[in-house]
Amino acid sequence: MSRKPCCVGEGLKKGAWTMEEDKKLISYIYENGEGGWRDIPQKAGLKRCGKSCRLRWTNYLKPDIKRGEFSYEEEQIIIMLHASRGNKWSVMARHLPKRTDNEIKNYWNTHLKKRLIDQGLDPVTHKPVSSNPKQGMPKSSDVEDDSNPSNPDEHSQSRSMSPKSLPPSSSHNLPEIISSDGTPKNEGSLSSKKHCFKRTSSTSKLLNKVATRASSIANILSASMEGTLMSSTTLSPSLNEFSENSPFQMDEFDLFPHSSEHIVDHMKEDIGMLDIDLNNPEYDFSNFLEQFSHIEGEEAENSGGYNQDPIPSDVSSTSVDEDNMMPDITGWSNYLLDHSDFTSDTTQDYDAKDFFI
DNA sequence: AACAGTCTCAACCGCCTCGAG
DNA sequence: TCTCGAGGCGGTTGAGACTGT
Repeated sequence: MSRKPCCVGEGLKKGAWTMEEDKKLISYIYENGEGGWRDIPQKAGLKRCGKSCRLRWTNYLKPDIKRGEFSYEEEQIIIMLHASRGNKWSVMARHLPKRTDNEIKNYWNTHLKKRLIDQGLDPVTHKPVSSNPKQGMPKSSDVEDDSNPSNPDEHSQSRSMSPKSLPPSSSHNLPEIISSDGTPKNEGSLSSKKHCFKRTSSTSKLLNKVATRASSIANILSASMEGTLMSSTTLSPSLNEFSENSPFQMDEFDLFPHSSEHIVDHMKEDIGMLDIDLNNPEYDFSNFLEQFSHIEGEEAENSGGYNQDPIPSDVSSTSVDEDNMMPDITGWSNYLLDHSDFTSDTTQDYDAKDFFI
């Protein structure tokens, strides 16, 4: 039995929405609220199907949607969540305040996915691609270019080259936050196409770096939650530089003022169940993620659904549940913070250029 | 200036889930 | 328990913008 498409109808308009249509939809929803999407087109005087109205509202018109460039932290959250959960865009959207699943999906497909591929990583498994020995193996010239320790700042603009000479994904390497001249590179900076970095051949190395940065994020979050976020808040060197030199606002991270401790404790319990040694700098973080995902999966099954997100199901894909936000990254980060040997060791040596080797 | 290739992302498509009756 | 429909979700498309030649 095939279902009749919901958007079959005479005279229904498709394609880009006009400003007039947007105004009609917005004014109708402001007066009558969301829901009953099938009836909205007729009541609002729109020649669109209800589904199209709902998507236009949830993905574009909704007032609390954050648009524009993804922040460095948002990128890392996406990468971490994708590594553990796969293409669960709606789940990611619940962890990223004011971002829609569609936007995250687009950003993954156009930027992050290509970046992983370019680094020789399978964007599905986040592991090195072994079938093609060329992938993940940087050209010797690339290594030479990027391994010059004498001037790490050159990792920004000095790597400028014509976009055509670069693989597409190289345009969004995570470390591209501060230009070599110190210019903040927030708006549009991360999509700059004029940079190139060494490629990693190890997922674990990548994830260890992500974990390191996650601990920095946790610092911000913790300080934000405690209302003590100040310039003195302990950050990794690169993140300090980032915050000082970019228009990035720390209060953006005051989005989690009520992070519930029990979630963090719960995550710590989960992590405690794992046989891991994060004090070991050589620890393969991908194992950690795999084990952690396994536990999550088991819990989801026990709670009645496979691969359920711990966040209540009544949370829409675009809404923000502050109490339950980011339990994963908070848990990981708090755990890593408790293992100062590991985090300090990696943060001290950290430089943006090393993030994606 | 014109053209071609590439990139971005809003929008669409179709299947899935879940709740109401 | 079954059916139906609304809404959710992930994959895909294509128009427009951008960039290089």
